[in-house]
Amino acid sequence: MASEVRSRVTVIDVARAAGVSVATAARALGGYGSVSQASRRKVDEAAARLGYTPNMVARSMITGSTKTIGVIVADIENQFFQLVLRGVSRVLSEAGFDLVLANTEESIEVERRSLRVMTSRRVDGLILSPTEVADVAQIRAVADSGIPVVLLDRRLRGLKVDSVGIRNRAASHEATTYLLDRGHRQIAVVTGGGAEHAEELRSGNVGRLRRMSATTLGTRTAGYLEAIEAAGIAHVPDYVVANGFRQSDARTAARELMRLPQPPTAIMAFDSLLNLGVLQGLGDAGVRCPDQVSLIGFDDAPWAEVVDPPLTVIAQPTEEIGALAARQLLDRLGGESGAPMNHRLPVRLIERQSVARPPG
Amino acid sequence: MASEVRSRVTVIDVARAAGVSVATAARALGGYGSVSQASRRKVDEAAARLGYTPNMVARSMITGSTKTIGVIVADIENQFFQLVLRGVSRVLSEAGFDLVLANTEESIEVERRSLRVMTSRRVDGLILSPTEVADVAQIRAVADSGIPVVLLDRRLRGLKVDSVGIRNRAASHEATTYLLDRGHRQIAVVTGGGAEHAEELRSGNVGRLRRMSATTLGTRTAGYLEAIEAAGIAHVPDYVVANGFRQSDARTAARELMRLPQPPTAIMAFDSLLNLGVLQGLGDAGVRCPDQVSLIGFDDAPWAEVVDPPLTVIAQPTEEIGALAARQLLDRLGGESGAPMNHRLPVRLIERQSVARPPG
DNA sequence: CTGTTAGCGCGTTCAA
DNA sequence: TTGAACGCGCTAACAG
Repeated sequence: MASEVRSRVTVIDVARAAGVSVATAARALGGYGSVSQASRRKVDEAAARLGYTPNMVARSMITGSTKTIGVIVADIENQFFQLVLRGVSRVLSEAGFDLVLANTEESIEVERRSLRVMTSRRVDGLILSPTEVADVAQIRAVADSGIPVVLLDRRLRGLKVDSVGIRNRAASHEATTYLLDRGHRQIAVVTGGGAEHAEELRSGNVGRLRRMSATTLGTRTAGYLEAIEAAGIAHVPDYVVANGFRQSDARTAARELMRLPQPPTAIMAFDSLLNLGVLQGLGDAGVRCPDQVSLIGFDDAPWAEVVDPPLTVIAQPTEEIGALAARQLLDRLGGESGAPMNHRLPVRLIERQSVARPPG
Repeated sequence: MASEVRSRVTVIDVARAAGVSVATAARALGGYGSVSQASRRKVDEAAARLGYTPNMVARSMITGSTKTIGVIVADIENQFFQLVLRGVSRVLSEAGFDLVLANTEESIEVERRSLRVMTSRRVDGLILSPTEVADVAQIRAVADSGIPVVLLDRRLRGLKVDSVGIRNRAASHEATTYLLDRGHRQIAVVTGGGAEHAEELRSGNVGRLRRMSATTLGTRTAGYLEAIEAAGIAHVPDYVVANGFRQSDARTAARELMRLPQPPTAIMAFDSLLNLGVLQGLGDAGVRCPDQVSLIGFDDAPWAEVVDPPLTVIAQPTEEIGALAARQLLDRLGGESGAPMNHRLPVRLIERQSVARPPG
């Protein structure tokens, strides 16, 4: 039978029990100012006896710092964000910060709400992977209010804040070139974007793509386009799929690609869940990978080596992205005040067995 | 050039600008008490004009509630916890609570620290997946101090708090029986436990296993033992591996199992990363699954269907576990005061192709 | 419906 | 080195 101690013990209680003033007790407990050995001992003893726990809420109230960082991710279920989160969590906790987590599930409404929540919670800083249609003005308002913001994975046009990610255009260019070098001429991409981006993505207009607010999708698709055009291949709108970011969406996408009059001989997918979906879709369609169709995907995963066939991927240094974002944020909190940094970390193309020369 | 608005606007400012008292402004802004239409409009207008954001810290200070729930997981990188987190996050955010996350990486020290942090942050409730060697007294102290605690996945002997998970012993019993039914007599388990549990786990002493503080490992191993003993099979200590929970540990484990004078014909692994590791280890050892060795694992994963061979697994309703834990916590916060609930959710054995009859 | 006032728990003056 | 007193921004209690 637990006797619920609803009224918690305060510095005042400890002070009284130790026979010193509140100020002295607070100094001993909070580890600031100067306290004599004797007082410190009395206070510590009393605190232990009464079961005192400092009240961060009250402390934040007066110091103005909550020692928390807000982290807003687009989708916890995405491998990429899980690893990012791990990196973030590791460096923040080492620095004595805690982490308030929000998951937007790619909804702009939830993102707006989360941003408000983080502000009212007075987080000291914010790490954010904005949805594709982020409310730039709102984010800018947060940053302008003095809360350092670091963008994850995606950059936002017109928003001058730090960001950490990869060189998306170069990465997809590299992947596409890899396929071209092996003789592929019909290359499709499964972008994961939603219907609202389909038209833009399929337009084949590089300039427009690079101006999309959704920089990850836009720039990756741009890199792909530039590569095939440099190889003298015409853009086929049907080869650019934007029907959703779930595994099942990619699965459907792959099946439909294979039903095209002129099906692709290679497919590129933009994240690890999509890779998986495409692989399944190919299976459904009864086509063998890589004999009939090659596949290259973004993001390495623990299972990428074990699937059939083992997947050739563009690996992002995911955990490091998170760690770097956190470090960048801590730097800003430490007073660093230069121009916004856009950290672009290197990717690595890992060759396994999902890419072969096209049949025939 | 952002003009950093370091001094934020307060209720007082809004009140002044709206020409009403602080109380009225606070009532309008906080949405409590009663305010006339006219005042409300004036206040809202002033708040918008000044860019007022409520200060949750101050609010918590006086209401005594932070509207946050602490979530302490053993390992973010584990599939299981990611999905749990998603479930938790979904129901909490619907209820207007936010989530302070801590990742212990299976370290008891970090767990202790996290617990202190959560208390001093005055979280309204706590969802915790304790490490294998949890400090029960400390957790009890938290619960006794009036913060509802819900245990995830694992139960702790002697700790009377709510918990949500599966019937671990029954689940591994079921999996083992499934293997026995197909004719296997040499069945190994890769538990994921560390060296500190190896002796206990390998002891073959069911009573002792069920008394382990690490109930997940202990009870799962107990279920396995009971099943093989019921089938008249003697316990082989070498068939119980506890060399770590990383993918590479499982990989090593599988390789070593296959080097045994009498290698197993079937292996059971206790989580999805271990499944993967075992599969790789079998590949390293040059043995084909399921022709030469069968594999059954805990936890379904998006990729389980796509690996070679597709994995037969015991699937936990992971996201639902998280959701239920959150709901249980909200119930307690709502005043529910019955005896501790031990929710055990049903598992599902998903047959795919990694189990076959033993060779010969 | 509105305003006044006290105080949540702690860090921070300032004087002793 | 110590103590008394103020105030962070807000809500609750009470009077009007």
